[in-house]
Amino acid sequence: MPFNLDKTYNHQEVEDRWRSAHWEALGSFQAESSNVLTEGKTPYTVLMPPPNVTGSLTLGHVLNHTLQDIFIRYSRMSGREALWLPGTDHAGIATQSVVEKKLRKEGVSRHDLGRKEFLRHVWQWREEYGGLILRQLRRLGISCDWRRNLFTMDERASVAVINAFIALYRDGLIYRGTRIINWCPVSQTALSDEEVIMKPRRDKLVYVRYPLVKRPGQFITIATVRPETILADVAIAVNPADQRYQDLVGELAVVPVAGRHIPVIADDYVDIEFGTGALKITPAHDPNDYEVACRHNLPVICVVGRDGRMTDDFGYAGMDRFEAREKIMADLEARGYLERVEEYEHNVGYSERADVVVEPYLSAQWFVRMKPLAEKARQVVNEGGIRFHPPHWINTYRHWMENIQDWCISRQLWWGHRIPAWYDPEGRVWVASSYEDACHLAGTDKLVQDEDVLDTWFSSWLWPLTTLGWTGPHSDNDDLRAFYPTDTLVTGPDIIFFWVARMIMAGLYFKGDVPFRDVYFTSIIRDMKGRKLSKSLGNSPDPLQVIDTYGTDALRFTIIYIAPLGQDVLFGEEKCELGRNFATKLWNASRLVFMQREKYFDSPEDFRKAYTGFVPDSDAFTFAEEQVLMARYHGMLDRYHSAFAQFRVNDILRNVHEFFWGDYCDWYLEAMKTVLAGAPESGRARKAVLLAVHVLEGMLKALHPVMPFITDEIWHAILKREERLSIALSQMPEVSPEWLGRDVSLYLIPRAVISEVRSIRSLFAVPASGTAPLSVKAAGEGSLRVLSDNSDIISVATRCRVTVSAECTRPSHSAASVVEGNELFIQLEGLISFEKERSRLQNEIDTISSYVVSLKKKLANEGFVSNAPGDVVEKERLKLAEAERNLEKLGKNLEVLAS
RNA sequence: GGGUCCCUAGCUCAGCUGGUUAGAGCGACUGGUUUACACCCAGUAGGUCGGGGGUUCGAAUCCCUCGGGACCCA
Repeated sequence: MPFNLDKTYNHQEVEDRWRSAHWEALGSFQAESSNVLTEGKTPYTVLMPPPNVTGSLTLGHVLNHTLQDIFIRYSRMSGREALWLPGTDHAGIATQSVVEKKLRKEGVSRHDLGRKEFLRHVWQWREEYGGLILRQLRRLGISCDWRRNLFTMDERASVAVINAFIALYRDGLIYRGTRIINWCPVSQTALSDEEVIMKPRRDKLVYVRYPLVKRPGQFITIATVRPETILADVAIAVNPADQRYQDLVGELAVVPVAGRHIPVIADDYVDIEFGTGALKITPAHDPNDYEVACRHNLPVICVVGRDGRMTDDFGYAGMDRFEAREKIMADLEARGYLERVEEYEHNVGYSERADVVVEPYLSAQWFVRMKPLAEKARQVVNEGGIRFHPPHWINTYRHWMENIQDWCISRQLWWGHRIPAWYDPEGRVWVASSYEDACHLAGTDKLVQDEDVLDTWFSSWLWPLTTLGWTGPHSDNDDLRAFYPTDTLVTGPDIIFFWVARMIMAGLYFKGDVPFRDVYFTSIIRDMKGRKLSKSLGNSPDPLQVIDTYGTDALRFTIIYIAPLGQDVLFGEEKCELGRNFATKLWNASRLVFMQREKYFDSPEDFRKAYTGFVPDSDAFTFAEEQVLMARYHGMLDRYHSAFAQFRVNDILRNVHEFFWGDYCDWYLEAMKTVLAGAPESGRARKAVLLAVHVLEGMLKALHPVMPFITDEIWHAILKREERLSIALSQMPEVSPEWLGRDVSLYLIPRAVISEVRSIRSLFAVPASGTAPLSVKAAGEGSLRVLSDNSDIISVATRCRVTVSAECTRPSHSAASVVEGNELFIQLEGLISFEKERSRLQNEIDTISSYVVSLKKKLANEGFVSNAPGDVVEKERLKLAEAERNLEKLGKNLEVLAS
């Protein structure tokens, strides 16, 4: 029966084959609403966080998508209708700037082309390059339903965005207002608060004297980090409680350089402790100042333009704001207004995309009123309607919801969903789904559409709805009925506000139900030094190259194995050896099993019959490792399923890894080899092989969600199966309560004996080739039986000639030990040093003695005995009895040695 | 300033609701090619669980405090 795997595992070949020829081609991962609605299957839906069309695969994607794939494959194998919805988002600013940059190289600006022509270029770019990330994701072997791939700018998603806007507007939750917003001078668009990254920055705190109009020779001194905005000052504010300035309130001061007269006003907003306690008020360039100005009816003067250059009338116009800052400081000093300058470290907002300091900028923008949406969204998470993993992110979420600001959704871009608002000649605004509808509402056709587009996140927050075919508040279809709400969202904690929180709001508002039940927040991947991965540092490995070197399965295994829930993970490419080694081991162990199978089964058909009828029940096994294997296997499965239930993903792998490498390979397969080498009768031999395959298949299934390729490949070598079949569509093994509850401690004695003998042999540096007689004096009937039944295995594993008996005298010239009350004597004539053995025994005795002392002390403690639970006390008593017995035996051995 | 998380073997980390003589992988050291695997096997060394205090019969685990580090929000 030549039915085995190749000698070495070729990940490249196997992965390519499965990816291209099988899963996707056969539609293995397509989910249907009818299976839920009419067949009654339980749905399980995962929503892919849409990567940017401009993006390329990063390790963050690898972690994130592997996790999603693990959840979806596990659920599919657990009998649920598993739907994974893929897609990409149009990334307004990023995509527009990529295309603009390309055009600039050709000497063209978007304004040269005009809006329509420019958008044609963007779409063309998207056709050419936008599929990159999706092709790369496919290499990960992820099992989404690619038929349902959606792009946020697709017709269906766009209709949804427009209808959502209109619905919110009609409900009074969207408004247009003039406010200070975050302006990116490079992209020249408004940003939301979330798109501003606060970064520490060393600046100069400049103290400037403002002469008082009616008090010649007197000044009021303010401190500012933005001296260039002095030109736009409209007041100086002091705290009404500040004794120092009380008599100055109501006076007029002269703005240096500008020469304008401005009032000194009193406002609670001013921090008495900061600087001099006097604050210049520049409403056009600071949101807080703007509020102060509104309260005091002050004018607004603007001196910084859309491009970050000055627009003043005092000779700075056209200069960059930072250049102007230097210039005005020199001018202030020259004219005697500069009092002093301090080094000052503070946090400054930078634009997320362009990485430049954002400019607070007064303009008319569209906003979503967030408070009414936040209330329910906060509640639903508080009450457990949505669970976060790890749960501590609830604090961050709650804090944001409680201090929420209105969301600026308009962007001064061309690439995106154009705001469905039109202005009539009187400047009145008409919101409608089309120009025709707007005309109808306005009663005129002289309408001009708003130039702006919507924030990309305004389409992303509808993602749980649009991916299932929702196009507006009255949408209804089978997919929505079957798969909404979705189940598990896997995403990075960095977009908890951008996306997670807003999706919850949108789901509740538009659909009246949560968009998902569980949110799994991934780790952040860093390099081995703990630094964030970044292109500029050059410390982000290319996942595709890692895949070429180690294999997709190896990378997936490694990244999950090292990524604990809620902690950052330090990644180095070399760590993938972990996964590669595991894959190789899995391959080789399977080869061994199949090799033995060839010997004991005449044909694949012979094996198939025996295997499909094989039931591993407890009475069928006489060898200790068979009992241990089954008990441990079900223990592993039990922990496996509960780790899934608790979202403890890396426990899943550690658990399977430990069982496979330790129990299965090191112990069971080694024991099986011995049993088979002993020319057993064929029924016994076949049973040992069947058991090996049985557990192998269970492990393959348990590993499949993490390592999809190699497991499918080996699974197809267990039995010859049709190509359309996949382990991905097979049934996950279930825990047998009978095996789980079984006490196999007796069957673990041979292992303990083997370990002890190996350790002693090694200690005395017994040559590997030498065999020594080993006498075992069994502690009782049970161990006598188990040790006798397994003496061949012990012999081979320890390279000793083993004799097991109930009684035996201590052979001379032997090293002695006690394992679970069983006494071991290894005759090492000429090999052991008398002194060495004496000191070894003495050491052992000392260790156990101090252990006995601590146990006695514990049991003599009245508080312990009366307060601790009965079983705990009983356990300590047993430990003490056991230790004392061992101590006694070792003591006798030492006596014999000494006499 | 408010919040969250982390500090356990040389390195990277497990240790979940308090009850093992504190574990793993990598690295180090010793020995090993017995036909699955040197991407392997067997064995050994290495830790007063960041410092201090408290709760408890019992603390790596709970509480307080100090020190060090990371991140989020102002």
